[in-house]
Amino acid sequence: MGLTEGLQDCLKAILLCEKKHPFVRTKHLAQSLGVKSPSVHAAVKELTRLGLVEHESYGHIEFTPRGRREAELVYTRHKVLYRFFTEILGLPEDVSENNACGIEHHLDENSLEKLSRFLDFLDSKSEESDKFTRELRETLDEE
Amino acid sequence: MGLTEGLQDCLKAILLCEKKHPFVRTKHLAQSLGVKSPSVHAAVKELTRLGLVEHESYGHIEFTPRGRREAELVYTRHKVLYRFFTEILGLPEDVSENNACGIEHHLDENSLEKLSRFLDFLDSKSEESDKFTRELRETLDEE
DNA sequence: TAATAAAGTTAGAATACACTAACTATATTC
DNA sequence: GAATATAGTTAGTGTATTCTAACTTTATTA
Repeated sequence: MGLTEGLQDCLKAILLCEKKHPFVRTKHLAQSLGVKSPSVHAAVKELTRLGLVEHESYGHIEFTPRGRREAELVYTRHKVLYRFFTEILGLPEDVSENNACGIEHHLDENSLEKLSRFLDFLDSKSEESDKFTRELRETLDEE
Repeated sequence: MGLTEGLQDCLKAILLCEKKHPFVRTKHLAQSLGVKSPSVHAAVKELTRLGLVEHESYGHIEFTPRGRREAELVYTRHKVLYRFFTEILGLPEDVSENNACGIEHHLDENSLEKLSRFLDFLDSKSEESDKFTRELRETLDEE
């Protein structure tokens, strides 16, 4: 597909907005992305041109089937990273969110797959003994 | 300091070039960064303006003390990430290099500190028992 | 040393992303 | 339903990064 970072962020924002609002609007996306409405407008216009969303003027924004698939892909990548930062490194939600957002465009599929497996591995370790989890938390939290 | 990504990359490339060549030249940086010489030229010009390097026309490039300090900082961040991708996820050197390069600008100090501690924690786990390492490798390598 | 090759520089253009200011359309409310 | 507020749009601008093409300087070599 080869979407730019901005467009991927926009798709992800639309996906999240759908869950919070009955209709997705420029305003919500601008808030969620932390940019001004003209920036969102440009991104949505481009996504429309690419056939990933539909957007009637002054109306709400909807995915096309292809757009939704793309958005889900982006979001999946994001979640793996978010999980790493919160669950493993124990970082606050907002920091984890920021980190994941900045990074998600810079990891190829294979690296993400490895990371995902790594997370599962650590989960299984934690289940085996909470000694592991406890020691990890101590190491990361100490001053 | 607030250097742009490109300038940070450039500082890092200069640092690495120093180790390989008696003098650092535009040509080397261009190869190392994978960009054309005019791009390097512009970056070096800006680094000069910022007092981080010295560069006489058609000559070689040298750090100022401040420039070297900045470069070392950038490189330190890079190394933590590189270590994570090679040592933990077991990714090839070139992929790890790319990943680290793309990501290093998107993690704050605290996140990197946590990651660094996490790496040390895993190292100590591996030393305790090579069961840990073996199982991790198996999990990550399986088809 | 004159000709050629290599390296470095400059100018100009393109893409991605963000902004402000000004304008238009829709919604709200008196 | 007219006045106002909110949301959306358009036009123009700025920064960061990259490129190509053309030119200049330095190095090589015949």
